[in-house]
Amino acid sequence: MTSMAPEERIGSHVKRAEQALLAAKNAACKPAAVTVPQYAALLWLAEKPGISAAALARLCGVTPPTMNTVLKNLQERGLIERTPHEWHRNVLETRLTDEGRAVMELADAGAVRVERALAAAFTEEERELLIELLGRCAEVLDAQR
Amino acid sequence: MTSMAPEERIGSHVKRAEQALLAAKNAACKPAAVTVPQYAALLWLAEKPGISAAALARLCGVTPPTMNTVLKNLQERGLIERTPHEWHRNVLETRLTDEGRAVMELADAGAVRVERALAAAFTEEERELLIELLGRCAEVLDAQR
DNA sequence: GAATCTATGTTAGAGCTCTAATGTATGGCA
DNA sequence: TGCCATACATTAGAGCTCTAACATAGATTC
Repeated sequence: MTSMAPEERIGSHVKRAEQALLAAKNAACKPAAVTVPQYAALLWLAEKPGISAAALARLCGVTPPTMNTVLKNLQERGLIERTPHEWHRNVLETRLTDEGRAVMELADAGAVRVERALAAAFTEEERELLIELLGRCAEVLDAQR
Repeated sequence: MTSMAPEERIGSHVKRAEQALLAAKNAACKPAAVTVPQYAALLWLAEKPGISAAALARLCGVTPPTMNTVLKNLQERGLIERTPHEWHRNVLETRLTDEGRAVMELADAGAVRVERALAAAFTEEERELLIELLGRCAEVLDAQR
């Protein structure tokens, strides 16, 4: 027998947790009318104003075309603005608008609420252990490729 | 300060592990020329022949329209066949074709290889602990909604 | 100076994902 | 019989995601 039962697959449990996380964050972002990827981009933009789309993509863990899609939607809603870089003409500097910052803060409140509820389910020791084990997952899986 | 550092957010680490998992499984499924969601559907279909699309969606943790999309692509490639149910005319019974089974087995070999490599990174005790902690994540997050 | 490397940005195309809405079929119940 | 609840299937529309390919600009190197 080459196969493996789903419950034995660590991957199933990782996926399940991630799905629940995405659903919870999505609900938390709903009052701000942004998606989770949009919220993630806005959050990083608040911290690093003027960042390039490619660098933002790296921070968010997506590819540049993906970030391009997300930014296009944010720009259409007027939550960000993109202006050519002073020296590197090929680079577009991306910044939050005032409305973008307000929306980000609203979404962040919901997201932090979810994270706090999640953290409350563990002791400090468990929390650190979980993070360590998840880090090892990512490490091993990245090496697999 | 209402915000929270990314490294402190358990969610970031869950997401990162899931991303690495998806990338590794995607690479593992590449020889069989199927996507990870397609592989998941094929795997369940092998275990439950004749299952309805809605039930399959529940097993795979996606919505019926999503499963519809996946099945449509699988059907176009001739990996599955869908026939009307004998009694319940509204239900379509879905089954693997011979080619579908072969493709599933090829993809499964790669997927199991990834899972074994992942499992090898942990002691038996760590593995059980990780699964327990991830289960608690899903539980808490589902309750959040 | 010209070729090359590196980084950014963009487009095209395929596929997955969701919510919302609609249609259809089956079974139970008044 | 007719109404209703449940379940399945599908369509529409929006959005995210990837790979592949191409274009551009700046930096390095010969």
